[in-house]
Amino acid sequence: MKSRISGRGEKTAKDALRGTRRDGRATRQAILMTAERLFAESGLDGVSIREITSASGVDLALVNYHFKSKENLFAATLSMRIDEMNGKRLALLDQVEIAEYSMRTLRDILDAFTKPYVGLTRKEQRDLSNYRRLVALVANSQRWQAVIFEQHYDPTTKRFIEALHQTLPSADPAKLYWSMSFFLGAMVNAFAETGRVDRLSGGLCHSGRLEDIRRNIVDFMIGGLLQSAGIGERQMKGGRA
Amino acid sequence: MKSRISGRGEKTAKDALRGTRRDGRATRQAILMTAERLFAESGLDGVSIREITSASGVDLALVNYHFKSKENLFAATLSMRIDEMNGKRLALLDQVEIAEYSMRTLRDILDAFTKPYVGLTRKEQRDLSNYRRLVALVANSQRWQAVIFEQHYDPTTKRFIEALHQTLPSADPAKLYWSMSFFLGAMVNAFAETGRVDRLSGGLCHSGRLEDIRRNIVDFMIGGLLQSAGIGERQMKGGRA
DNA sequence: GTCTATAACTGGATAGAC
DNA sequence: GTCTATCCAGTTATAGAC
Repeated sequence: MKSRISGRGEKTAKDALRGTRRDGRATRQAILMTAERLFAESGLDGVSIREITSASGVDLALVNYHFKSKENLFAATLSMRIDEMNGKRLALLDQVEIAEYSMRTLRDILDAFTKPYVGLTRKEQRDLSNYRRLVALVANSQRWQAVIFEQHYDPTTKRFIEALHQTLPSADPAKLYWSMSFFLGAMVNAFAETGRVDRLSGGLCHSGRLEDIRRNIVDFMIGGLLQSAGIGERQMKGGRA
Repeated sequence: MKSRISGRGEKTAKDALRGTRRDGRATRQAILMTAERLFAESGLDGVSIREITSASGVDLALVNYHFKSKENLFAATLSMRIDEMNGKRLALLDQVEIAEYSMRTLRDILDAFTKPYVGLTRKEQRDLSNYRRLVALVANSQRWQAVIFEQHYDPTTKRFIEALHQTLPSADPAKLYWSMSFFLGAMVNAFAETGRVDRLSGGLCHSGRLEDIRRNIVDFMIGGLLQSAGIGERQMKGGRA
């Protein structure tokens, strides 16, 4: 960004790859990865195409060549990830045996939803961190609801709500929708690693301990859901804890 | 934005107020109100100073005169609201009589936190809607955590966590912090009125019914909190429902 | 597919008249 | 306190050479 008149030998990222004929597939990927990271930090409007291309060692013009526009690139970073996520979540959900009023089933359903979001391996956990930040931004704005969420996220989310309803057939559907909605709000925020809980707790809680958070939030959701639906411990199989 | 060369008689907002010598206090306020609305829609980087001034009928140069910079204006819209909010929340919290393991106390504490956020009168409810949207954006990004949340929000939030701890003295503090964190994530998202729950539920739930949401989320939090802390219904005074 | 060059424009900020 | 005029860095996007 600074010196356009840089004496040769300091446009590092770009120089390293200058002239390398890549196959286009690799260029696309390099742009996507860098864009995801920068968008996650500053949002669509907080990042310029120039920042993305210079950070990924790609020529400025190639973003528009591969993605048509900046908005389109933004949507592409998200929908790519979301579609993968949906696949993993639904695969796990399909393995859940639904038993009515079963504590175990509730936990299995919520595990199927949250485990792929955290990442199934250590490497994947790190790899998904920018995606989770990005989702938190998008889930809390109006702007992308229709464009991205409705098409990519809603169908899978509905499948999970149905599964919860099958497990708790006497529950008021409206309460289920609200519970799921609260759960999603809590989840995207908790996994965005804003660092707030670390500060509030004086270091007692770590926003980077993802699997810890996951277990805590599943417990929290189970309690909230049952309370919302007015279902007491005696009605549940498997005990409350 | 469109026609700079507009023939006289169509720069409406600005013309209506042109030349009106205001006392500066009024100008400041006009800028703040418009800025809050536009920032809530599109975030800091999605809005230009020109959009703010032209929408509020104020001269372009006055933003920098009154607020020094755009970032500073953004912080000002938030801190003004947050400080008011803290006052109302703490005033209500001070009236809560803390009784250990009391369902009633838990509900009073959470009411004290959520009621001012929704707004105490109909008018206030509408008036706060842009603020709630803005909070949702900010709470889910890293960028403003240190600048705004640490200074303005954290001290009050800690007071509420203490109150919860006094009500549930046997609860693991870490579980309390996590529960509060999940609750905050759920709350800011739910009150941002993104419309997602309306869509997911096929119109069964309305993200605009704020008092409805408030009661639901307080229930949800109570259930989640008790589940997280491993406190069963028999230990609580006042019953679970 | 990649890169250069540039068009066409918008952005925040400020100096200085009133 | 307000407004005009202006600076100029930075923006997306594309035409056209390679």
